[in-house]
Amino acid sequence: MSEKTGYPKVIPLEPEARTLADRVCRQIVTAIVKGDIPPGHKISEPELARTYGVSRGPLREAIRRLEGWRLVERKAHVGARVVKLSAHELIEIYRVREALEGMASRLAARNMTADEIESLRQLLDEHETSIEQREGRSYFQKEGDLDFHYRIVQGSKNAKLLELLGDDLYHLVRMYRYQFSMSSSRPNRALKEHRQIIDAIEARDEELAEMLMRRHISAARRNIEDKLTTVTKPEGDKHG
Amino acid sequence: MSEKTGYPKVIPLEPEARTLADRVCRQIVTAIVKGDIPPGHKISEPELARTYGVSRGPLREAIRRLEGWRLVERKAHVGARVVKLSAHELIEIYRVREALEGMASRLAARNMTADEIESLRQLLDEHETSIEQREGRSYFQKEGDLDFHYRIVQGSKNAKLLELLGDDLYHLVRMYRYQFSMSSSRPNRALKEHRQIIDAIEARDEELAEMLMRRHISAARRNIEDKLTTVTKPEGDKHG
DNA sequence: CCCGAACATATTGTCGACAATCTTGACCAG
DNA sequence: CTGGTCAAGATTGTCGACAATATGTTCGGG
Repeated sequence: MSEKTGYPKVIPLEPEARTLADRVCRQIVTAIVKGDIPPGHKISEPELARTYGVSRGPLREAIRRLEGWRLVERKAHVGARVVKLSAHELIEIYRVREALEGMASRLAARNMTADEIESLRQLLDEHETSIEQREGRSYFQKEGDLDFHYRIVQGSKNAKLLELLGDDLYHLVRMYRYQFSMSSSRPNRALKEHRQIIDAIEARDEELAEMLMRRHISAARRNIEDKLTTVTKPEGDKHG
Repeated sequence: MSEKTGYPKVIPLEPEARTLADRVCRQIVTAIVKGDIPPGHKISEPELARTYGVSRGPLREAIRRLEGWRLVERKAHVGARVVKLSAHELIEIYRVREALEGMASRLAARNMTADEIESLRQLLDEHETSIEQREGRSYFQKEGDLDFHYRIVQGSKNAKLLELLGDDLYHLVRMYRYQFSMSSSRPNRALKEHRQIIDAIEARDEELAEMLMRRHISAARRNIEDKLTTVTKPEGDKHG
């Protein structure tokens, strides 16, 4: 047995940086999520290859991976375009999140360790401080919320849930938040709901944990529905 | 020479057959699901390329897509291996199915059309005939059950649900059923539960539709848990 | 003036070859 | 005899070039 136990936890934060395709893939993901490559934009393979200084081979592999993550849509002999989230698709994503994270919360109530619960409580305390100071507002609104949800999914100890949410859904949610500059309209209320959820998890109340998480995400979905329906013109066509 | 005006619109049943990578991808999927390529088997790029008569380029694209569907696992500079479903992972998949298809059933109760419901009832009648005659047993056990579930998901009118279940989960479920030759131990009971679900959907009872679907999948999961725990190790290693 | 078809261009799909990396086996030291 | 080190082989990652296809334009006919 190769006992390297003397080393500290050498698990890299970025688990994949071994090959060019992995690196350029992550760069493109960041560019898409942050909006540097706008939705619906045509992705030109030679242009991207020249931009990132790689050949078309690794770049095609990266694009293929992004296609698997539903960040780009590709048609044969036509090319790839960055996905353009419609209001309808965003609502669909939140329905899926309601189902998946509800189950994650239920499983977290069963499998989350006391240490993880304590750590998550500390994270919520930091969020509260950020909200009070109004300094880390963007952090909480853009990333902190997903940090909480991600930890819940980790606490479920279900690798499949983590895969589906982390790879297929959270990228899209982050992209949406960056581009629309939209977040939970009332961070205080979201924080309160987060505390209720972690309370239910600590009490090992599976039913309550799932119900609270579903209500939490359902409320966010309804909030988005209201904002988008007022934006998009529910009745009559306006001039031009 | 490009005179095809006389031809009718030939829309292939399989929406993707335009490129070599798509075709070889589907071939490999079938080979993996049916067990021609056993789980854990090393996938050699030159060998597969020679087998299917294509170059390594399209084959790598196909493998990358299979990786996105979680059918193969690849490590840099090491190669790709067919996923080997452990009992634990299979249970995880059924937890995810419980959450996702529960939501699908709820949405189907809201969005499924009367025609779709009627068509699904006919499908269940065919299943009943198959069970009675014991002729199409393998069909029902291997594919018919997923046909029902797939139609429910279609009836939800939620494209994201269809993507996640169709691309990421059903392939694995089918692979598991082929390899273990395992299916619902009691088709009659499964059919009865299917009828209860479609009844709830027709009655537009969202709560009941979700609950019945979750119980249906949860029962299947428990059935698998029993079989696998007896197969693997009754006492097992339970070091905390 | 409008419509259809052919053509030119650009992009994607595909192929073969080269380089970097991992595995495996042998060889030598202790 | 066992363990580690090094080299050979094979496999994967990467690159450039060629071919097939879709798009946009232009020309000719009605």
